[in-house]
Amino acid sequence: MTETRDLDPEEWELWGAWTRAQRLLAQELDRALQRDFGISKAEFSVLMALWRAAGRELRVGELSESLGWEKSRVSHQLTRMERRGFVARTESGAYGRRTGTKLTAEGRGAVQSAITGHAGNIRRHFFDTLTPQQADAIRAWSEQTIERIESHGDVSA
Amino acid sequence: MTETRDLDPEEWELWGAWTRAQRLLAQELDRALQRDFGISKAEFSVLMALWRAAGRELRVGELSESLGWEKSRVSHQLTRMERRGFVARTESGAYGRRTGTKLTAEGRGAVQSAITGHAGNIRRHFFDTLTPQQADAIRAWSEQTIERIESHGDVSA
DNA sequence: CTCATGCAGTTGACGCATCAACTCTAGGCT
DNA sequence: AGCCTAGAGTTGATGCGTCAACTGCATGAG
Repeated sequence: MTETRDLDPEEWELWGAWTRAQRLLAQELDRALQRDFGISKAEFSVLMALWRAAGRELRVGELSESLGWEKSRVSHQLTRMERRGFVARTESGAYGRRTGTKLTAEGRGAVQSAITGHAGNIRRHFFDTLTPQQADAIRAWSEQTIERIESHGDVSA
Repeated sequence: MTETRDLDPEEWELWGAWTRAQRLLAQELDRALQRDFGISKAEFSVLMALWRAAGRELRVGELSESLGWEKSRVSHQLTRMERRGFVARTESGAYGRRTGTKLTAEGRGAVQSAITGHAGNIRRHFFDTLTPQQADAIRAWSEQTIERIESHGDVSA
């Protein structure tokens, strides 16, 4: 069943262009975030997730779910961000050793100042460059792909 | 000039879906390469570049150019691959201390066995899931994006 | 009670990726 | 000659990301 035929040069080229474009865009956004606000894309994602939780503490599992990241990745990321002073882990010994995570004042400040700028960058570098047809195609492709891979017994969620 | 307006929830959602889909796909391909052939995507890229050079030794700068990677990244990658026995660095003291890099027999074997399988995975996970319109949109977007970012005084090349 | 099983989270090792600082060589200038 | 600069390549530090192995607690079976 596995189609083992090689790709045409033209297909290799499209594949190469696609992955290169993605990388360039991600890099661009990442660098801007770093330059303008001193935080990384990964940090921004976590800050946003906690920000959206509106003060409520989130557990590693919830963050993992909402970000679509592995728990281990979340844990490592929180460790780094705790070192930087962006988040605090509260060890509520109440009903077990469950740990909640919440933003510190510094974390709140960082996300507040970054969010508008980052959104603007995404708009300029992504949304503003898309024709409606391209946007539709990308939306469709993204949904297909997520559906296909995630439900195919491959990933946690 | 910077458009500082935030994104609509709908836009955030598209953005999130798109980045998530990319990550899932890349992960899927990476894992398959690792599982089936014991090499990583980065290793595959370097092996392919050297393979295409058809036996000729490449210098770090040439690899850097052809892969679109930073020289430092290439250097680190070659160090790891040298450790694994996939490439050999020849220190031609002839006209300076320029170092060429070439595939070892093991490296040749690895790329030969991986290439068809990897191409098949890309076909199944990417090309086979695209409608012609989607393929066109993705091609156009990729080219636009590469052009826009690379020529905008942002990246080496 | 005691052990197995399972779930939440952490940790260590390692590869990937970037940045800044460094070395080595060559070539040009005075 | 002596020096300066530029380019090629390397190195170390650090963050990101995955995997496998681990800890601690809870629950259910014997």
